[in-house]
Amino acid sequence: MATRFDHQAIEKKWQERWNASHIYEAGERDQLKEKQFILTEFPYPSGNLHIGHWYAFAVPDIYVRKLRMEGKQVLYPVGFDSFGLPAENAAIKRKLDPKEWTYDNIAYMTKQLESMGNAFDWSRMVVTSNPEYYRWTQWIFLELFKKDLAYRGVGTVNWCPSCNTVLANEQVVDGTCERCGSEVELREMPEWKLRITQYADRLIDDLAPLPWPEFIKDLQRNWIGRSVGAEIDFPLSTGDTLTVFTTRVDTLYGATFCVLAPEHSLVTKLRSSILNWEEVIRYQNAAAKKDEIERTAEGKEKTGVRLEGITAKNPVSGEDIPVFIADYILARYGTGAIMAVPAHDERDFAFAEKYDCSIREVIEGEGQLPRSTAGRLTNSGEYTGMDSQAAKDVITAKVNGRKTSTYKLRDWSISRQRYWGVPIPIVYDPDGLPHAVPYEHLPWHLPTDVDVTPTGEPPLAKSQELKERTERIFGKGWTPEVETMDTFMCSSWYFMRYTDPQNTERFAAQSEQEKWLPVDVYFGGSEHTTMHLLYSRFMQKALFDLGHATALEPYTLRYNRGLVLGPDGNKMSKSKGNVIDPDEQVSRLGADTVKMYLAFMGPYGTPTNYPWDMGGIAGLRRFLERVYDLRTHITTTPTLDNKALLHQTIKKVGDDIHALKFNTAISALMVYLNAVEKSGLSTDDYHCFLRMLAPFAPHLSEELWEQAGHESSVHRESWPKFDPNLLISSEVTIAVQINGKVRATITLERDATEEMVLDAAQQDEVIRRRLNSAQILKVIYVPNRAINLIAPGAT
RNA sequence: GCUGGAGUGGCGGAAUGGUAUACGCGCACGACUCAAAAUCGUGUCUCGCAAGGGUUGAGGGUUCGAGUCCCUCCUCCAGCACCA
Repeated sequence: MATRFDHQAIEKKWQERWNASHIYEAGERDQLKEKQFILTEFPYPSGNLHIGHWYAFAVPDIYVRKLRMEGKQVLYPVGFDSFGLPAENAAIKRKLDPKEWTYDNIAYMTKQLESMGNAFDWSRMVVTSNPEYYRWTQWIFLELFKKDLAYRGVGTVNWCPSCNTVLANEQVVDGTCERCGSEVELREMPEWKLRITQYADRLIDDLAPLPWPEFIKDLQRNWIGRSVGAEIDFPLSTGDTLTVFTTRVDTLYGATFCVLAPEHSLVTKLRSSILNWEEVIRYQNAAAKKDEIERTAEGKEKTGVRLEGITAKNPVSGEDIPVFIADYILARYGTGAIMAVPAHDERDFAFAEKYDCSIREVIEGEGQLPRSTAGRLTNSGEYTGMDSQAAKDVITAKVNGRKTSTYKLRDWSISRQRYWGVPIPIVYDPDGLPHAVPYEHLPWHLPTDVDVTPTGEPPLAKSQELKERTERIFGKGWTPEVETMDTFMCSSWYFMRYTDPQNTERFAAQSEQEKWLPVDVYFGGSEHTTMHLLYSRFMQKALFDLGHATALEPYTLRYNRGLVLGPDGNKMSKSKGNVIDPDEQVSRLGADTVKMYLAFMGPYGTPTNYPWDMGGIAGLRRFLERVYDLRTHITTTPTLDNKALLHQTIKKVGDDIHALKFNTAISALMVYLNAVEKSGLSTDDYHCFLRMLAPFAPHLSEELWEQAGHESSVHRESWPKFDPNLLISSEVTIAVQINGKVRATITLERDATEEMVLDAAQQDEVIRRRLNSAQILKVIYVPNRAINLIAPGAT
C-alpha cells in the first residue's frame, strides 16, 4: 500500500506532545461547564490488548472528543481490574508471582492503550489490586458488614473442583465453571454474602425512569425475576401448617394437591406421621445426589412420592387433598412448596396424570387443559363468575394469605478460596465469631508468603505472616478470615474512585462524587449486563443508604456494544486461527485507520457482532490518504458552491456522533471529500473539515492542522457550527408519482408552490405521455420531496 | 417454552411514512506501466435489445404513497428457562 504519510512518525510525535501538555486531563471540576463522565468498563490485565479493547475504548473516544469540542468538561478515565483468577492460574502453571505477572501486564497494556491516542485522563488511573485501592474495597465491605448487609451465611454453593473455589450462580454456565469449563458440584459451605435481595424491588423499580435501551432493562428485570403473588397457608392433618407461594390465588379452588421440595424442612418434621417414611427417605437421598442441573432438565419426566398419612386442607374449599414431595419443586424458590393446580399449570398437570390426582377446571376458557390464561372463574364456589384479577385479592384476604413477591435473584456470594484477591478483613475470636478488622489496620494486606498451588485448602490459610499478624493485633487464639473477595466486588465501585482517585481519607469525597456522578454514558459488553451492572447498581444504593454516596443510580445511560468477529465470521480464538492482532494493524495502517475502520463497521451501542474485513480496513486507509492530499484541492475560486453540502455535513456528522452512528458520520465525511475533490474547497472549509475529522483521526487531523499553519492543537478547537439557513440547497429534486408510483423526477427551485410543481410535472415528457389526457382527480404535494398525481386511467 | 431484537445487493451496511440499495468492500472494464502492484476513471439489485416491468424473509391489511405502521406466518440472534 502506498503511503503518502508516515503514520508511525505522526502518531509518536503527537502522543508525546499530548502527554506532555496533559491536554486530556479533566482537572478540577469547573462548574461553569457542563460535565460529561464517559465510562468504558476497565480491562483485566490479561497481558495483551485484543481488537475488542480497541473497539471498546477507541470508538467511544470519538464521542468523547466531540463532547470536548462542544465545550463540555469531560472525564474519560481508564484503569485496570487487576485481581482475579488468570494471574493465579499463570502463577500455578508457570511458577510466577501473580503480582509480578499482573503488574508486568499492566505496564505493557498501558503502552498499548497509549498507542490508541485516546483522550484518556491518565492522571486518574485506578488499579484494583493496589493496596491504596483495595483498602477501600475492604472499608466498604466492613460498612456493609456493620449494617448486616454482608453476613456469614451457610448454604449450598457451586463448587468448581478444578479451580478449587466457590462460584456465584452467575458464574455457572450450563452447569460448568464459567472460567475453566469443569463440571460444577454442589457443596454445603459457609460463605460471605451480600444482601442484594433486599434491594431487589428497588433494583427493578428504579430502572423505569432511566433512559437506557429497554432491552437492557428487560435483561435486568428478567434476571431479578420478580413474581408478584401471595403466601397461602394450608393446614395439615398433623396440625402443622404448610405455606405455599403462588401467583395465581384465583385458582385456589383448583388446588387438588400440594407438593414440597424433597429437602423441605417440614418433611423431616412430619416423620412420625408419614406412613411410607422409607420410601420418602429413599426419594430424598436420590434427589440430593442429583445436582440442580439434572433435576431441572427440561422435558424430564416428573417424579415424586406421596406422603402417606398426611393431607392438607384447601383453605378455601375445605377439601382434604394429598401431599407429595417431588424434585420439580425447588427448595430455594418461593417457600419451597406449591399448591398444585393441574387444570391450569402444565407441570402440575403432568404430575397429576402420572399420580392420578383430580383435575378441576376453575378458569373458563376454550381449548384443552391445561390452560394458564386468566379469565372468569368457574367451579369456585361463591367466586364463580368473578374475574381472575379481582378474585386474587378477594381470595387472598379470605384465606388470610399474605401478598408478597419472590425473586430468582439470590444473595451475592463473594467468598473465594483463592489467593489473588482482596483479603476479607475479618478475624475470628477464639469462639469462632467473626469481627471486623478495625479501620486503622486497613489496608488489611494480602500476605506474600503463600504458595498458590491448589491443595484444596484456601491459600491464605497457609500464610504464617497472616496468622501471626492476627494474633499480634488481636490476641492468642484469634484467627484470620482466609477467603478473598469475588473480583466483582472490586469493580462494583471503581467508577466512584475515578472522581477522587488519590483520596486517602475516603473512597471518594462526597463533594467529588457530587461533581461527577452519575456516569453520563457507560459503554460495556453484553456479558456484564446481569452481573457487574446489577452489582454496581446495588453498591451505589447501599452506599447511598449508608450515607457514603450521593447518587441513587450510578449510570444515567448504558450501552452494550457487540463483538468484533474474525474474518471468517466466527468469534476470534487462537484455536481457530482467526485472531486479528491490533498492534500489527496499527503498525501497518495506523491507529487512526484502525479506529475509523472499527467505527465504520456498523452502528455502535447495539450489541451487534461484526466480522473483520481486511479489504474494509484498507478502504479507510485510502480515505485518509485522500484526506492527506485534500489541501492540494484548496482553491480561492471553488467551482461549485458547496456551502450547503458543508453545512449538511456538519449537521449530519454531529447528529450521528451523538446517536453513536459513527458509521454514517464517517460516510458523510466521505461524501463531502468525494465532492470537494472534484469541486475544490476554500481554506476555511478545509479547516472546518479538519475539525470534523479530529475526533475520528486525532493524529492525522492534528498533523494536518499544524501543517495548515495553526500553533494550537486542533483538539482545543470547538466543534463547527452549521448555519440552518445554509443547510438547504437552492435546488431540490422532486419525485413525481402517478397513482403512488414514481415515474419521473424534476428539479426546481426549493420551496416552489404546489402550482409551480404541478405545472412543471405536467410539462415533463414522460409524465405527459403517461397521463395521456387522463383526468387528475387529486394532487398530494409533499413540499420539496414528492408530488403524487391521482389519475385513474393513467399508465 | 418465555422475554427481547433482527431479516434490505456477492459482503459490512444506508434510508423524519415520500426517488430503496447512500458510504465502504468486492468484482468487471479502461487509463497509466515493458509488466505487475499502487493510483485514477467508468460500471456494478434483477428481467428485458429497447420501451418498460419487478424487487427490502412469506402472505394479507391501513394509506394518495409502506423497507418503515397493523395482523398472520417463517427464519435467525441474544438472554432466561420445571421460578409455582
